[in-house]
Amino acid sequence: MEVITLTGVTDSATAKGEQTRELILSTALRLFREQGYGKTTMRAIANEAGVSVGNAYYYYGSKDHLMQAYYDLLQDQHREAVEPILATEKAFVPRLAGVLRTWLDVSAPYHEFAGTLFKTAADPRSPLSPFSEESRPARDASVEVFRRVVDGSDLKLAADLKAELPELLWLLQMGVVLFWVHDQSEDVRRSRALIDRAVPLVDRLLRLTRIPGVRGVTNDIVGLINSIKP
Amino acid sequence: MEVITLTGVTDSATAKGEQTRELILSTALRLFREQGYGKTTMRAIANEAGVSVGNAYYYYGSKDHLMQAYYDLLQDQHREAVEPILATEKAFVPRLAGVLRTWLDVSAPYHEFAGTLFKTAADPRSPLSPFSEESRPARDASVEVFRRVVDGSDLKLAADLKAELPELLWLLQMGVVLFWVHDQSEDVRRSRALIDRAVPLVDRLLRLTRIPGVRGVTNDIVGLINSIKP
DNA sequence: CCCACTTCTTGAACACGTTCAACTCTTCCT
DNA sequence: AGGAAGAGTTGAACGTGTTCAAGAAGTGGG
Repeated sequence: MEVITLTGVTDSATAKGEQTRELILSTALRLFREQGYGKTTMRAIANEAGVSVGNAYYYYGSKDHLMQAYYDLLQDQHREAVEPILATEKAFVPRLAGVLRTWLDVSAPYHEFAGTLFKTAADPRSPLSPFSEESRPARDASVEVFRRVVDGSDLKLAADLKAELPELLWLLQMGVVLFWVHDQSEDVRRSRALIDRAVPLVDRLLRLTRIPGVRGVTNDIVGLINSIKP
Repeated sequence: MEVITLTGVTDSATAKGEQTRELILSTALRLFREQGYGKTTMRAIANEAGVSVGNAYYYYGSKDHLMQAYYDLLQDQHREAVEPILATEKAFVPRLAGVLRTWLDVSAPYHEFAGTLFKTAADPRSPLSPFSEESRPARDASVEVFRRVVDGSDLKLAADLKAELPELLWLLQMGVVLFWVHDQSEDVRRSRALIDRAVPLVDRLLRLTRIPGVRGVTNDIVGLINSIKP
């Protein structure tokens, strides 16, 4: 069956296979949440969903792919949760800090899970790698959030730097995530402290780029980043 | 048997268990080199070494521990290979570039292997994580190399920054490694280009810290890095 | 309605990392 | 020498992610 809707996309909601697909995914996500990624077996997922193990593999090439889906969900939630901040706050520092803190908030329930996620993401061969081609849509969407952070703020910067900044802020977020994954403090207090200190620092650094002597180096840095991008 | 030598260290060369330990390790490293980490099974290692699977686990808690040993070996080789540069070159830029390039050279045969290594290292629970307590000796030794890069050079810097710099350069190396792992260009040309461009940039950045307005921010950055360290 | 064809589903089988109770070998005290 | 305690060694067994040949269910043309 191949139901084509007006949007040109296969109507996945009604096709039987897609129902199974979603059943498997939702069951997997629930089990991941309830007992962690490591302790959730493919057999348990299949069992709980009332299908066979092989069927799960028919729709999801591996356990990692199920995690991938989980990750996408997180990102969606972050984008949603960040809306109020982007809509109301106009100053750069609270805008950026808010977006980063929101990421911590959204991800809080999955801190234990994050280790595994991160481990998988670090493998350059994994589709979850933030630098992989497969995760480009997710990454673009994430960078887009930071573009809005920059564009909607009172930040005054040279145009070329301003154009590059969202990607740099995305890298900053990767750094925060890296720290967060290793953060064992209660309520990830240290990660919050990191954000509180780092964001004003970023702000001051950006203001420094107006100093003539600094400008040249800044341009070189932007150039370097661009050269290593694709 | 507990043979105590004059150095106060157990004489591991003669004790029977230690012979087995080394046999297993050397066999594992050879197989890793010959056919990659993923395709080398614990059964194959045990088989090739002429021992049982359980015996391998008696000495090495997991397959990862064998990789850990492999990684330590790499670091030793790097430290050794870097000696001539540290001994002859006095200017900061070629010193740093040389040390980083040497890392690429030493690691070149293991580029395929590096993905797995990196994946494991990224897991915060892994003893291979560069931030873990178990890898502190290896990390300290690595930072020490960069301390020598700084101390033996003509670099003129404020004392507090100079004290912190080796650790920052270690972070730079982590960045290079991250890029290198994902680098699919021939002869990892892009990684070399990154070093060639990044090192002079670091040099210029360090010189900038002499400008009064920049100094304050630099101090804050150093303070931030220190605050997130332990 | 029947037949080919695709899509979907099954569960046994595989290979792997890891564990463990049982066994053998070594050391060393009496 | 005897023998107990420890060190070293074994391989079958377990649980895991993943594969695959076989079959079931749905689809569409004649």
